[in-house]
Amino acid sequence: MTIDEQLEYLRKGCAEIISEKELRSRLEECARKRRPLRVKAGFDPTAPDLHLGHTVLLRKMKHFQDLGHTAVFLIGDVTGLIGDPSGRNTTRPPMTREQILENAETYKKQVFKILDPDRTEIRFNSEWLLELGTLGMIELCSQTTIAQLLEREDFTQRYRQGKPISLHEFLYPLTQAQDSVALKADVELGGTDQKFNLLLGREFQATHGQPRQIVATVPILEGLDGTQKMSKSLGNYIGVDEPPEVMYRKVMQASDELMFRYYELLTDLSLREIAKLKQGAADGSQHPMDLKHDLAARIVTDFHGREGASKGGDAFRRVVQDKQVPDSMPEMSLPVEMRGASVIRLDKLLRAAGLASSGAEANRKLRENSVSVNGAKHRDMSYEVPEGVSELVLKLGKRWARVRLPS
RNA sequence: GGACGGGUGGCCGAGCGGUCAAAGGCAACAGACUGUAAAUCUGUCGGGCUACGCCCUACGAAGGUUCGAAUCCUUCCCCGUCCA
Repeated sequence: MTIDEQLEYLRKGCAEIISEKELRSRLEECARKRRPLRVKAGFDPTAPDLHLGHTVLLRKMKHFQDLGHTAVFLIGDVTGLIGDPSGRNTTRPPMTREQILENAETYKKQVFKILDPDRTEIRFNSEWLLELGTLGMIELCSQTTIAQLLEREDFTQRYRQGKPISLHEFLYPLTQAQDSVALKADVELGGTDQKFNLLLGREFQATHGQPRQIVATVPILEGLDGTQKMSKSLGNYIGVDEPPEVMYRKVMQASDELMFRYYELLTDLSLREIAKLKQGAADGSQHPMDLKHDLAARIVTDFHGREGASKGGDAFRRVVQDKQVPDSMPEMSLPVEMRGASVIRLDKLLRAAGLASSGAEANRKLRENSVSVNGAKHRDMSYEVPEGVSELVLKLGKRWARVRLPS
């Protein structure tokens, strides 16, 4: 590939590259010296469950790997070792070495669904940050100013609104910048919300006499609600480890608008191809639902292969569109304390089956006429089991459970 | 160290002695509608109890005043602003 083609390839799906000119000359330089670029991205050790939001970044890293460069997957374990107090409502207990390594293993398993293991270096920032010591830490702090840190938008905002900012949050960009120095990163990738931290890395590298890393930001992926960023705690995520049926269904739940966003950030289709699809949906020549099926199939294929995609698609058509009973659902036996009675308390059973978080909730749902038993809506909390029935198939909203009755 | 303001349900935010399981909004869940969605409309939204009623736990924490406290008092913890 020519340098121009490489640039083109790397640019797709990036929000911003600082700067393209530097990236070009760095690519040229590396081609000359036959040295791969070191492309860094940092991850939090406390949340080892990756979702599609993370994969936007990972896909970009993969693109660098495709061109022969090295991905440096940095696990920010120092925060984990301290017991990060951010969030404030609950102080998280410090994680042990073992837990962190365990999380790292989980990461690997998930990350290598996208990244090429042979071109990936996994590192922990405790390697160098713990060695800094107090003097090193103070020295680190002397490299920037409060005014500069306050330039970061979320800090400014919080400061203006009188919301607390703990000191360690100020330290975080510093350590991240120091990571770039320690790793001699050529490129650092991050979400657009990371821009400030990434840029600080450039400055720190410069004061250490290193060439400044190129910063590439990727857009933050919106979650299934279409507005907030995808995150596990908001519940609007699609996890990379989720079973194909679930993944497929979740993609189908995205709004039409969001669908094109996902096309852009989660598939390898070119912008031109995506524009064509959009046009098709607008003029009616393409049904949006078909496009969404196609998207779901593409995404599921990335993580579960073609087989997973067709499995997910079949399940979706059967269960959601045709309202059939899914062929797999959580199963359980009738709880011991409920056996022997001729009448079953549905509210208690729904809770036991995990379809409702409490008896009160189950009861509400019953009254809302949201519960069906063996295909028929039922709104009374007591249920008389008909003759010859050996199992109860419960449905509450999208969720199902099968309860085997003692014979 | 001092002065002042504040801590309410997942979040925001009213309430400032009873009628408060706590207005309103957001989020969430469910139902209708649909293309699966989105939008819209409707219902629900602490927990327990065979229950349209009773009980328990909740308004930073612990005590107290009162027939009665999210609301008043005391102490403590936490956050913010300003002054040192």
